[in-house]
Amino acid sequence: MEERSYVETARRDKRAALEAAGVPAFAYRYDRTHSVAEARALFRDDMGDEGPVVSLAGRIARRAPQGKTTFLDLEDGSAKIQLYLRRDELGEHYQMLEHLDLDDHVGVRGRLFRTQRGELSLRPTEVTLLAKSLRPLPRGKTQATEEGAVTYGDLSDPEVRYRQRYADLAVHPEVRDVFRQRARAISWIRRFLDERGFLEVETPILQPLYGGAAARPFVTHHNALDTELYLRIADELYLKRLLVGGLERVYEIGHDFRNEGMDRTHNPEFTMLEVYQAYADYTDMMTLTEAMVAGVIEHCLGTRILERGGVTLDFTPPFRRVSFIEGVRAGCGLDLRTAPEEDLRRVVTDAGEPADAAREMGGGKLQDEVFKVVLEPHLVQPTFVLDYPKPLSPLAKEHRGDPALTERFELFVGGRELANAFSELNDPDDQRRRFEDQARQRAAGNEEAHAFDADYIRALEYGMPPAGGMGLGIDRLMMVIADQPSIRDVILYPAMRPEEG
RNA sequence: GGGGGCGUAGCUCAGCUGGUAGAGCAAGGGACUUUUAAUCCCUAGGUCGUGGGUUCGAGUCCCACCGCCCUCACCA
Repeated sequence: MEERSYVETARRDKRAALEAAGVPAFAYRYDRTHSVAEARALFRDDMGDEGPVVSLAGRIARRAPQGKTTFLDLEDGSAKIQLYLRRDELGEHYQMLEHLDLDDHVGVRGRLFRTQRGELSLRPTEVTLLAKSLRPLPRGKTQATEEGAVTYGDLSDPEVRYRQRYADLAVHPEVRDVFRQRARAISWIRRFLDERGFLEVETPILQPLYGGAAARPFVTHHNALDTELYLRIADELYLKRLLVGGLERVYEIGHDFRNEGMDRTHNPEFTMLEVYQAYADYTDMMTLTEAMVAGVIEHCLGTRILERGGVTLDFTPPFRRVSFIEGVRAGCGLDLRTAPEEDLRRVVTDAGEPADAAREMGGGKLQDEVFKVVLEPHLVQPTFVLDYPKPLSPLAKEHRGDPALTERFELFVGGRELANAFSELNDPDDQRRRFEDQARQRAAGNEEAHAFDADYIRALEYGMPPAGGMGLGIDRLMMVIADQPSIRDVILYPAMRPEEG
C-alpha cells in the first residue's frame, strides 16, 4: 500500500466528515446551464447586481476563505470564474465549504455580478459537491501582472507532465488548447479530403509482412494463428491495393509504428496521413498538399504567415520548389548523378561527419547524406524538393525525363521533413525486380529492407491505375501549427519507459 | 549506444571546502463579510531516486544501478 502524504490524509478526513454529515463525496450528475465561458459572455455591465442566474460545474482552482465570506475560483474546460460565497446567503451550505479542497469538482447555482474590485463573479445560493479530489493537483499559483498572468511553482518536470498527462492537462489550460487545436486540424483535413471525393478507409495495423517504408518493425505474436505479426510501419501497400480494387481516391489517418530511436521529432508510434489518387501523378499531389497544408494552417491560426523561433514562415501557395539534383549542385557544386563517390564523401566529411562512417556509405545512402548536409538545413520556408535519385525511392516511378531519377517530392518546413509523395510505381515486373533487390539486401543483413510481398505483386498484375500518393506526418504538422518544440508536446501520451524500472 | 545535466516536503527550489535538512506556495488550527499570488499569528510536514563504498560522521565525496532532459550517432 502506497503511503499517503499528510495532504492526502487531510482530504480523506474531510471526505469522511462530509459523508458523516450525509453529503456524498462523489455525486452522479449535475445539470449545468452554461459553461463558464458561456456564463461570462452572458454578463453585461448594465446588469449591475442583477445578472442572470446560472448553474456551473467545475474544479475549485483557488480558495480564499475570509471568515463569513469565501472566495473560490471555479474552473471548467472553458474558463475560470470567481465565486463569492457569503455565510448569510448560503446557510448550512456554508459549513460545507470548510470541507472543500482545491481541485474538488463542485456545482454552483447563483447570480452573476461584478465585485467592487471589478471582478466578474458568481454569487451562489447553492453549492453541490460533485467529486472530491483526494490527491492535490500539482498546481502553481497564478498572479495577474501588467504583462498578463504569471504562474509560480507550476508543474514543470517533463517526466511528470508526460507520465501524468491528466495532471498536466488539469493544471495547464494551454496544454488542453494544443490538443483541441490538434483535433480541429485533423477534422479539417478529413473535411478537405472528403469534399474532394476521397474515401476514408482503415487498413490492417497487424500485418504478416511490413512494408511501404524503410524501418525496423515491432514484432508481435498471434496465439490462435501461431504466427508472427508486425505492427505496420506504413499504410502504403494496403492503400494502393485499394486503387486496384476501384476505390479511386482513398486516405487513411492512423498510427504507424517504427521500432527505432526516439527524440524530439520521433515517437515510436505516430500519426500518419496517407492519400492516394488514381489517374494522378506527383504534380497533382503537390497541388493537393499545398492546398491542404496552407488551408489547415489558415483554419487553425487564421493566417498563413507564422513566426516560429524568430523566423517568419510563409505558407502562401505556391511553395518554393527546388530540384534535388540542382539544390545539391548549388550547395556543393557536384552533380549527384555523375560525381565520383570520393567527391561526395568529401562533402560529407567536410560537413563534420565522421570519416569512417562516410567511408561505409555508398549509393543511395551516400546521396541522401549529401542532401542532408548540403540542402536540408536550408529548407526553412515551406519547400518542395523534387525528383529524388532512384536508389532512394524504391516505390516511386522512374522520372519521365531522366531514368536516374524518380518522380517524387518531399515537403520541408523548418529544416524538417513534413510530407513525402510520388508518382506511384505500378509496373508489377519493375516492382518485382525492386523487391528482389530488397530481398538480397535483407539477406545481406539490412533489417530495413522490404520483405518480398507476393500478394502486392499479384494485385499490381491485375492493373493498378497510374496514381499519385502522399504521406504527411500529422504530429510534425502539429508541431508547426501549435508551435511546440517536441513531438511529445503534441502527443497526449508519448512513449516512456515503464515506471519503476 | 557515446557525451553532458538533473533527481531534496504535495508543487517550485535552496543546501558552501562532508558535521545527520531549509524557504515560498500548498496543508492543519486561529482572526477576518468584496478578496485578486488576500493578509496576519501558530503548527505540522522529509527512507535527500535506489543500492553499495570511503569516513568518527555523507543530501554533499567515490562506484554501480533506475528514471528523465539535452546533445551526438543511428534512423524516420
